[in-house]
Amino acid sequence: MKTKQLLLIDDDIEFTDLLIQYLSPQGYQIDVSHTGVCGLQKATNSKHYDLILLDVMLPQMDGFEVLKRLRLSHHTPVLMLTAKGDDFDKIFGLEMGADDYLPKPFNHRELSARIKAIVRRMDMLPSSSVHQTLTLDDVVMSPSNQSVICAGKALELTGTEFAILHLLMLNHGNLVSKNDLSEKVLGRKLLAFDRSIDMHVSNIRRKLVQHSQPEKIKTHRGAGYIYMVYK
Amino acid sequence: MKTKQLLLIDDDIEFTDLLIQYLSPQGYQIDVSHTGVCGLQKATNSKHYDLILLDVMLPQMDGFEVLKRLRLSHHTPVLMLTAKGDDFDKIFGLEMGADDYLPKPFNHRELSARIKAIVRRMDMLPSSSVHQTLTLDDVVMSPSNQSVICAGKALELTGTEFAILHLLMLNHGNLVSKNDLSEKVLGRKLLAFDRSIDMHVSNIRRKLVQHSQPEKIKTHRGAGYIYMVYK
DNA sequence: ATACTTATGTAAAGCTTGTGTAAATGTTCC
DNA sequence: GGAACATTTACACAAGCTTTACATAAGTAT
Repeated sequence: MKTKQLLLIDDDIEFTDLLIQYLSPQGYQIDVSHTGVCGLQKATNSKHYDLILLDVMLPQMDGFEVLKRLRLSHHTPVLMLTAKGDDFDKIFGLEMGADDYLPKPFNHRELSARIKAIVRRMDMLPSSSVHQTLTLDDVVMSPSNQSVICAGKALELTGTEFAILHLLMLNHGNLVSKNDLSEKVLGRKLLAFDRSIDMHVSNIRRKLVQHSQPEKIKTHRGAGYIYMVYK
Repeated sequence: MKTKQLLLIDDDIEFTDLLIQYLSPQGYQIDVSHTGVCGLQKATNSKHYDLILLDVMLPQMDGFEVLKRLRLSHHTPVLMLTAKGDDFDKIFGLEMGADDYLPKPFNHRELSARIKAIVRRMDMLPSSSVHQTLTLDDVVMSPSNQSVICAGKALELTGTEFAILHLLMLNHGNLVSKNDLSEKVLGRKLLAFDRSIDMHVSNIRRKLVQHSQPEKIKTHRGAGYIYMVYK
């Protein structure tokens, strides 16, 4: 398993140093920010993080605000750490989109176990590899630069086509319902007589078939589509 | 979003009743088991659960053992609940594959928030890919990709055929009435002279028998069908 | 047993509905 | 305004669900 990338956002330097010392030997690569603004920027603008450890009590922009803004664009798992251990804060943090909430002071081994639990769960999801290039048979997909190469030839896909193919490829071998595609790619429920997804799939197929046989996207009537792998 | 299916495993009936009363209005459908053995069986052999709430202190088979055995075949998220709140237990539970661990007594709203956090995370992937497979003798059924493998060969089933076989296999060894099949699969009462179910069963049998003997779907004249298991 | 009745098995025909795709229409962003 | 893309419309087609029809098996009555 690849080294996991963590982002630690906490203004207490003594604490962050301690945590780095404790977690690094366990195989985590850890970046640190000491302010909310800086942490939010790292979380949204730089590389991909597997998990963010977020303190609530931060100067200027507090942890809740960081979480709120992060969730506008990112689904990165967040584990909140804070000295304020009252129930209201816990509930508030979780409701706002945190994955877990651990009050300080905590047992280091419990933190480690909770990090592992979240990372383990994320690894089970196909979307855990959302940012990595994905190769299936003769199709190579690179989310980082929105490019797809099929049998050596680059495909010209639109943004939506790319997103649909991406979701299908992430779930290769598994059925993806048209409703899931609509909700996750187009951001809306699938309405009756809505043919958008069909059209996009049709266009993707046309572009794929130009370079490679056989048909990779299989239809399951009344259910959805499956990206097939033959290896 | 569809109603979430929870499985609550706890021997304290007063507690489970309370929890059901609290969670049901929030849109959860909750099944209960009062023993570890029974809970494990429900979790592995019957329908799909979105989350399992698991007590540690159970007679005969304790929560850790249930979790261990569950994880041999299933990835269903597990939130452990227990009166034993010491760190060692928490860490042990999380290390064994639990997704979260909440010591009793807890604030109901915190439980609710933690359930939501786990469910929210699971919803980020297409709903289909978490479904469990169902294996009986030499037939493997995977709802996630709508495929059935019989004696190593993939079967081409239509959506309705798949739904009927699924219902029969879920209730293997038990009679399923034609009316139940009609209502649950076709969504309508069985009318006089309606032969649809018979036709679908006939088609399923034809496809199954090509690869494996003996007949797996047995008819009970005037009553319904039973999926037979010989092991 | 024998005849009668009723439920089931299944082939084939009929019918409904989802899907593929071209083309027209909207929408968004320079 | 125009380029690029998304969505809707329209229609042909095919998958697959249902009905029909008849043969057969199971149960019931005599």
